[in-house]
Amino acid sequence: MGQVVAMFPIARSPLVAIAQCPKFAHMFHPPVIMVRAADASQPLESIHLPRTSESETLKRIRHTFSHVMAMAVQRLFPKAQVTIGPWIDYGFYYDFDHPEPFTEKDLKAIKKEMIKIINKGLPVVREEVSREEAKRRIEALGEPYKLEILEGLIEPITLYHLGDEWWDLCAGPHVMTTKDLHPKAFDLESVAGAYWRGDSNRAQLQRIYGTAWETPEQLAEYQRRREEAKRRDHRKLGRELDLFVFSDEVGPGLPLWTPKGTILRSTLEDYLKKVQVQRGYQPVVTPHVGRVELFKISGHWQKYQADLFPMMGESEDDGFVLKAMNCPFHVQIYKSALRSYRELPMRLAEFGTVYRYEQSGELGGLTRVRGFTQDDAHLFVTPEQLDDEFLKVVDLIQHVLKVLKLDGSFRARLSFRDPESDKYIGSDEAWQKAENAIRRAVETLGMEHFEGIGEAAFYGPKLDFIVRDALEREWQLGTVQVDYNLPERFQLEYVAEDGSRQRPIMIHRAPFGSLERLIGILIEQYAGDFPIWLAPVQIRLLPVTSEQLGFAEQVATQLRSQGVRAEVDLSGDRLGKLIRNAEKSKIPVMAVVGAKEVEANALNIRTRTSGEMGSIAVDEVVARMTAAIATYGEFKGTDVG
RNA sequence: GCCGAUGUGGCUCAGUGGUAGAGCACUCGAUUCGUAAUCGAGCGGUCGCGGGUUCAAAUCCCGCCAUCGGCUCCA
Repeated sequence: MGQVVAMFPIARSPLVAIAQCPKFAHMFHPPVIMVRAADASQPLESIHLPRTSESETLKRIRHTFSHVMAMAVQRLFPKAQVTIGPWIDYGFYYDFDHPEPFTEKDLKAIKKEMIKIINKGLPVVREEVSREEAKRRIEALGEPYKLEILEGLIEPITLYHLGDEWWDLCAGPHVMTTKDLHPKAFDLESVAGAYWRGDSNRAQLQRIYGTAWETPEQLAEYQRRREEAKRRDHRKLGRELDLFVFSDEVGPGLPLWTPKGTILRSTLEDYLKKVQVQRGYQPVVTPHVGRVELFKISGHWQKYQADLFPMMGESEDDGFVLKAMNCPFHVQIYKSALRSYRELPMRLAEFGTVYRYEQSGELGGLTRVRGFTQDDAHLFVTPEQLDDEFLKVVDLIQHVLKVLKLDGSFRARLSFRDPESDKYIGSDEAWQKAENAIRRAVETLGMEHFEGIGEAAFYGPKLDFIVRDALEREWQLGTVQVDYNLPERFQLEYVAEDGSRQRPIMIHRAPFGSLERLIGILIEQYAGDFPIWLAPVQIRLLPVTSEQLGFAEQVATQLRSQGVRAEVDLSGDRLGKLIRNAEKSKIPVMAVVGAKEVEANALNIRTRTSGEMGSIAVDEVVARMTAAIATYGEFKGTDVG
């Protein structure tokens, strides 16, 4: 970053002289850092689509596009007030205050107007002004939002002009002229509501999203990948592969798990339960409902009452609520006896289903639901054990992510409290200790991470594991939280070696986070092609004619007896159709059974990953299937005849 | 919760004021077939729900519900 690379023209223009116009040279912003334009001749698959942060050129291009869009909007809609318009990962947006909603048609007109502006080749000129001068000019325009922006700016205050017609308060940088923007390498994507300053108490503006690239080829590839991403959307695949459904009759955000989806769920659960037993966790089970009082002590009631399903009962004193978290229940198990330091660390684990009345606008597929299952555990530890236990939890999460092949696609976030906010409980000292513990762990592991200020839970800081879905939206999966506050609130104790009563520290942790969300993400990561150990149907037997049905049933029974999820296609269709259906259902292993196979007590194997593998003895297939399942691997083997 | 768009058989979609359509799926029949769709017939929808306008509403208007794209929120 920051280094000036080979001077190749951006976009179409041949060589653009940096200071084209000596007269205004001093007003031009720093030279555009030019990079090699993408080679149109290279195959689409290899076209790299950089995020804005990767490319100085794209920063300028996308940012200037947002200005050009704002100018176009104000030309077409004089009532529109402009606010802010930054670049984003793959494009830009601009927020407008406008009395009428922008429509699809408006977007087309705006795009046309933008092309006009680009083709005019307006110079982009930077001007430094005093605060007073900026204020004077904004007032002349009558743009109250700009005035508010100005108040927050630090010197020097700079304006960017597009020709002599339009300007915006902006720190830049930009390209030098609108000719540096390619009129066929951008598109306007959508219009959406967005609150001014991100504050839901303030005006709601209209945000227009656009995408912009150096070349039309990149734009085409970007759009192609968006389409591809839609094909792997878990909501679409969930229906196609018959994994889960939603029902208006049951209610929004309440998934119903079909038999195939339930296999996914329970396989994941069984896997994690096994790993947790190996690591000294003790399974517990707690009810779905509990007294309001419990949540008052924890602080959740005061904090999240509006997000709980309504209370059952006459008053808060004898009322019950559906649980929205498991911690207060696990705490009660801890409290059910006087604990000795010898019992610690105590690791109580439960696949606990919780219910949260999420805002209606938040619901979507499996990533945000109102009823979901946490792979929750609470660890009660002494201060001396804290660091070690935290590291062990992180190791567990990393192990799990690796088996699920999600390692390499997550980002680790240190989620700390916002010192400006008063939504947290507990002493500064407790918070400091907890934050330090998390920092120590991340340092010890040398884990790459970023910090999220204001992302902490109200009772403690977190280390979160964040992944992207097919459409590049980020979701929190796993989490580890250090908590000094709930032990205090619930008056937890243990008897120390010296006989004194001490307070344990709690670690809240969930490697999957929510089973529902994890499965949604996995569907998209795998595009529905689950590894064999997770696949709802692991092998389907395809009889060439009805003559082979009996043999196929017999082999399926043998496979099932060894724990393999096998089924026989009974449809009576021709082989081509059977293959097609199995492929569409993304069944990892297909076994063609014809007269030759019955004769040889063999199966003709075809896998989704390797295609036809030839005829393999039945016993051998059973062995390879069970091996693939046991090792979380694939169906392996050399082709046999 | 807010802004906007969308809602037609199980699925994907056509139909914009005048008697609800197609493909796939499903059922039945014929075909016994070797690596991504055999042929034919049949079944299936109070057009999201509730009001209104009209001689007449899937189609126009209003309200609600749900979904989608964002914003806000996310223990």
